[in-house]
Amino acid sequence: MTRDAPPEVLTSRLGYLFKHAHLRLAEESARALAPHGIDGRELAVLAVLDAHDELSQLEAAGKLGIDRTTMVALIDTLEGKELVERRRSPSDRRKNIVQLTAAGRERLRGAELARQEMERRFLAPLSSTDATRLVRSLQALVGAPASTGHAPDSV
Amino acid sequence: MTRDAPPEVLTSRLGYLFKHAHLRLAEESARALAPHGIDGRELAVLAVLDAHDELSQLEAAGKLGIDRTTMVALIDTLEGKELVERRRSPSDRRKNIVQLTAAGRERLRGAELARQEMERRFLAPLSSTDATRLVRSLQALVGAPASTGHAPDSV
DNA sequence: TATTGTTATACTCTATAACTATA
DNA sequence: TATAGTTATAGAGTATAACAATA
Repeated sequence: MTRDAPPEVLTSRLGYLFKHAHLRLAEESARALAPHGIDGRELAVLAVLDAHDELSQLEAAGKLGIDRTTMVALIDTLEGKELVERRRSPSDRRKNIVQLTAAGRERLRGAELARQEMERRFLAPLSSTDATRLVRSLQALVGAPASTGHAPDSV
Repeated sequence: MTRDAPPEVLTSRLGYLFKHAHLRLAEESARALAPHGIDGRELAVLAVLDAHDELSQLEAAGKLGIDRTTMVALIDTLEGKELVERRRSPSDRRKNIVQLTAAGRERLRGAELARQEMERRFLAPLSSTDATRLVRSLQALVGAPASTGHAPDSV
């Protein structure tokens, strides 16, 4: 795909800017996480599982905003890498409680450092105050909970 | 897909923020453009064709950053709506020059107003200075040409 | 009867390869 | 031999439907 410099008629559009910011970050993210053997979505799953104990597949999917059918394949992959374990909930045997293994916690730690370093590099073209303002503005636009408060999890 | 409030471990991630900002904007964009009978990408094509005269399909695709095979279907759709016309270039009969019809120019005008109004509403949670800073920061991150200058088109 | 996990299927979007006509 | 347009095909990603086990 031969790509010109984008014309101003595109770079003034919010849709173009969000899409390409996301694309560029996805590239950097893939590069940064490749040595750790996971992708960005798998890292998000590990982070959510680490932050909340005793989550079932469905509860974790709810927090991540992904479908339960998608979650099955994701957990299959992570279990294959021995980063998470499924076990039946004793109180409700329909549920699979998903937990990090020791290796999963260690992998999470290393990959999180790589992600933070990648984001720092990605935002390097901005002053640190502009970078902070960007993140705050994005959080306001996607309706994220206020960063000073605690996340109002509904589980 | 049952969606919880996103946990803080996600809303602090740049990847999550870009993706969901894009998703939310895409929803609003679809809603705003539906009455005009085109989607956001079709609008972008019309805008590029309007801004540059005598573009071939491949040249337009280059400016939009999309594949020439994707461009074929896009132009098919727009031609079916009688918003653009293909005509053979006299100087190189391999090329299709794509041009807006009178109806295409009119549709573009109305849809552009709808898009601008939609973006204004989308950014309403931010102060106007924060909104301006957000756009400037995104342009800096995406490597857009400086907004004060002219677009360095390579065609 | 409803819910959780699972599998199979369909659908969208995009990328790749190959064909044609022109150069 | 290379390029522009086109078509067909294949792949990733996601959504939908249906099924088994459990509540």
